[in-house]
Amino acid sequence: MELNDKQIQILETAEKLFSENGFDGASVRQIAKAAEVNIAMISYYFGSKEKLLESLFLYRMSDFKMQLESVISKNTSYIETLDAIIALIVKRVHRNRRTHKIINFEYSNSCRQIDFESYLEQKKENLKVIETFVKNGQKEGVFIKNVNINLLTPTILGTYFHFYYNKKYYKTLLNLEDDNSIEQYVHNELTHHIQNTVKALLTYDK
Amino acid sequence: MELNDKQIQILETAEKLFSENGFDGASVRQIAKAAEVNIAMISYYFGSKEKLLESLFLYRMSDFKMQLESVISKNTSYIETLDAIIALIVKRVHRNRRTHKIINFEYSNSCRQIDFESYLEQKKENLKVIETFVKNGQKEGVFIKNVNINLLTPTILGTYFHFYYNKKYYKTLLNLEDDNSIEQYVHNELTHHIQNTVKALLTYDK
DNA sequence: AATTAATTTAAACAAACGTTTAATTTAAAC
DNA sequence: GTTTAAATTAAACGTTTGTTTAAATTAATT
Repeated sequence: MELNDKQIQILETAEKLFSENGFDGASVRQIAKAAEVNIAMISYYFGSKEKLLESLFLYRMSDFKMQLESVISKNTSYIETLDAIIALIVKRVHRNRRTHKIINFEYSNSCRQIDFESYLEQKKENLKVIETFVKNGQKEGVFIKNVNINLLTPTILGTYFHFYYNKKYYKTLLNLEDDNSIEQYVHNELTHHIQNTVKALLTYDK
Repeated sequence: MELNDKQIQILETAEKLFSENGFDGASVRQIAKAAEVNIAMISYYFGSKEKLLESLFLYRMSDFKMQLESVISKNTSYIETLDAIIALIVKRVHRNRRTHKIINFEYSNSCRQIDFESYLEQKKENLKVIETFVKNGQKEGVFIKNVNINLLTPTILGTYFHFYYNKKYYKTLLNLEDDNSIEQYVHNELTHHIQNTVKALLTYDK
């Protein structure tokens, strides 16, 4: 699917408003006005409000596998590669946080008829890469064996999203005044914390 | 604020529908019908839809501090107490997961005028208890010093909520057919994983 | 039993919702 | 330059939204 400039403009405006106000909270009129297009253009290009959301998923959730494989192929030590994988995941999820928020919310319930295939596909690839990586590390004796690999992703992404969902709270707690210092904190302290967490979990022998 | 049976009935129905369909996705008519009361009763008892939500927060977010202090006062070893604290937090957050979902979503943005004080109060108490507990453990030499205490809660709650938000996905991944086996998994594997994670993080010397 | 207060109801309110229409403007192809 | 296709528009479609009203019913008080 090739998108022209106006379609992209609509998608990115919709992403912002869906994530801020929810799928039901953001109206088609509101999106059209913010994107500076006529209301009818949304039906014209995407068909419906729901299909607009699906187009957003496709727009945001592609090309993840390639990035991951590029990091793995660097062939440094297991610990260094682990750090790099987590830094990549946090960076990507932070960039796409708005779409992830919509998905987190809509996927966890929704009597709606929305196609989440592109998201689930990425989740499976994510898990597969981490699984084979950890199992190789376990064979080499770098990582311990007593760990639930399926729950590593919840720990990595969950930590990030709890921080993001409570940004206002952590802003005052950590004295992060402007948006720039939040960016800094995410890419330094928060990323390091998640790296430490996973490294600890994979090397700690209770 | 004392609530009668009908008010509680409305609150718990609203909790279910808000968490399933979002604050905007769940209509007052839908809530009234599901709670088997007349539409006007909601305005009559709570004033407005937004105030209904605030009443729900108060209804769900009380008496947390007491439970935590009770666990701490047991006075077992640091590791055992840590396990107990995390088991309590997971249990509580799992019981109130629907309200937490609404909060996660609405608090992270909302141009709306909603009062989150009862939630923030609990968050601060949560942090304070964990902070003094960990610092005591550090003084005793049980826990390492190189850890970001502010980010422990994101790791604990975030792991749980990422699992919850992707329940459908983990249901198929982990072969958890019925709701009962999910309950089991949360209180066993998931809780253990979070306990291991925090213990590892607090004792792992990189 | 009479009176006051609290509860419950159906109906109505204006406003906003997602989508469609049919007419008009712009761009592309010949 | 004419014709065909694509893009854009304002207006209207029928529903649904949260809230209010004023009347009717039930419960509590005197």
